[in-house]
Amino acid sequence: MILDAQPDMKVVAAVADGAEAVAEARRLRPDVCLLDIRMPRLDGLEATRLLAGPGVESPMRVVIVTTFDLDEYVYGALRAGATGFLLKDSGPTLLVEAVKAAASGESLVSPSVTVRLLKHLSQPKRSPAPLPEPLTDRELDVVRLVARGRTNQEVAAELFVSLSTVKTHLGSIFTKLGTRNRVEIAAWAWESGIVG
Amino acid sequence: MILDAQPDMKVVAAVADGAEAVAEARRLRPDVCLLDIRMPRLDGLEATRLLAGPGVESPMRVVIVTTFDLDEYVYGALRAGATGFLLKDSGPTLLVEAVKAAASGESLVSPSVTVRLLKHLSQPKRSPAPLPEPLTDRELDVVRLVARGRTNQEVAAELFVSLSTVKTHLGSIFTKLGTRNRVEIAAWAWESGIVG
DNA sequence: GTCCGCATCGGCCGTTCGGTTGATCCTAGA
DNA sequence: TCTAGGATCAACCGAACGGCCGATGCGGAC
Repeated sequence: MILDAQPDMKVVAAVADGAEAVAEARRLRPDVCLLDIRMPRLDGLEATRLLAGPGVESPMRVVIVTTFDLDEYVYGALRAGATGFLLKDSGPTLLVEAVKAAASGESLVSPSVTVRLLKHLSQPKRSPAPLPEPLTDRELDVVRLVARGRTNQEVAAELFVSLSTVKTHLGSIFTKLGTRNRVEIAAWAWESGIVG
Repeated sequence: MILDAQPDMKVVAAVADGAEAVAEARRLRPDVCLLDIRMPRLDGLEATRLLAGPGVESPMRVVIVTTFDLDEYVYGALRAGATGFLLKDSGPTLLVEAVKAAASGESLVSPSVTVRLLKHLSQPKRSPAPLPEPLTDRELDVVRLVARGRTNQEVAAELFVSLSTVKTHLGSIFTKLGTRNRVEIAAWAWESGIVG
């Protein structure tokens, strides 16, 4: 009703379960499909995969509309290829906006979900050790190369220094980071975003 | 004008630059602050950091409204503590919704920006090597532990197997992934999202 | 029943790594 | 001027790593 009331929208089908949704969507090829997560016969995530997932030749725009605000649903839906993710308490305005966005290939996600997504984006990097003393530039060079899997010999060659120098730098890195071996350095580098 | 027209909203201040924005926001403590990125005297990102950044005692809700759809702005704003991120072409509806969301501690991001954010979430992991033959479950166990910096001895202890077994698994991992040492395994694991 | 993949183990050997000590050079700052 | 810290290098040694060989047991597939 909400969507049909829009001047530039038309609901072309309404179905009872996921299998029907996939069949009708393939037949009618609407601009946007709205799917619930929990549906009889065929799961909403599975249906999304079939309509918009990786490997589909002409993927369609899928907006998930659900009452279940679970992280695994959110990430699952996005991995499955969903364009939008709306909670049913989002109100009619956002529903309309989400469909508009999906129709033009953009994504609208419920604000309450977005706030959690952003947490993962804005603080993706934790610093397990607050680093009592920071690494020098040269030590960071070594960290970056080590984290990419270079041996000490290769690090020395790429930095135009001797093997001894690399090992000396590594020694101070170990004490500063509190790491025991080069793989822990690599893990620290990936975690803190030095590399990646 | 758009916001003042809302029955439940009131614009309490409008300022000319970032420094004024911070001063007025601190004085009036509004429910939501709208900031542009490019402002005279004080950058929008810097202003956001001062109002909502990490370390601020009572952070305020900041929505960035800008015309510049640049990834570095988006990530910078979110890292700086922004609650929302809107492009000026988003239309009045989304502006109102973004303010509503921010007022209740949630986040609304422009659909055109969101679609790029989701790409990072849904395909954050690239697989540099398509893996001619996949790793077995046990080999993945070893990969995960190695990627966290465990030595072979520790891996053996945590998996309740002998050192020889760990080294055998590592051997097949090397050939399957084409890696030369354990740090390259770690790098592969972090890149492809096996760990992290 | 036979074969193959997987997981498990042992031993050997050369290489790399990590720790230690000590040294020189240079630059910025006290 | 002297000093502190960073970057550079050398030598040594034990431990860990990586490669290679072979072996056993177990499950499913043909």
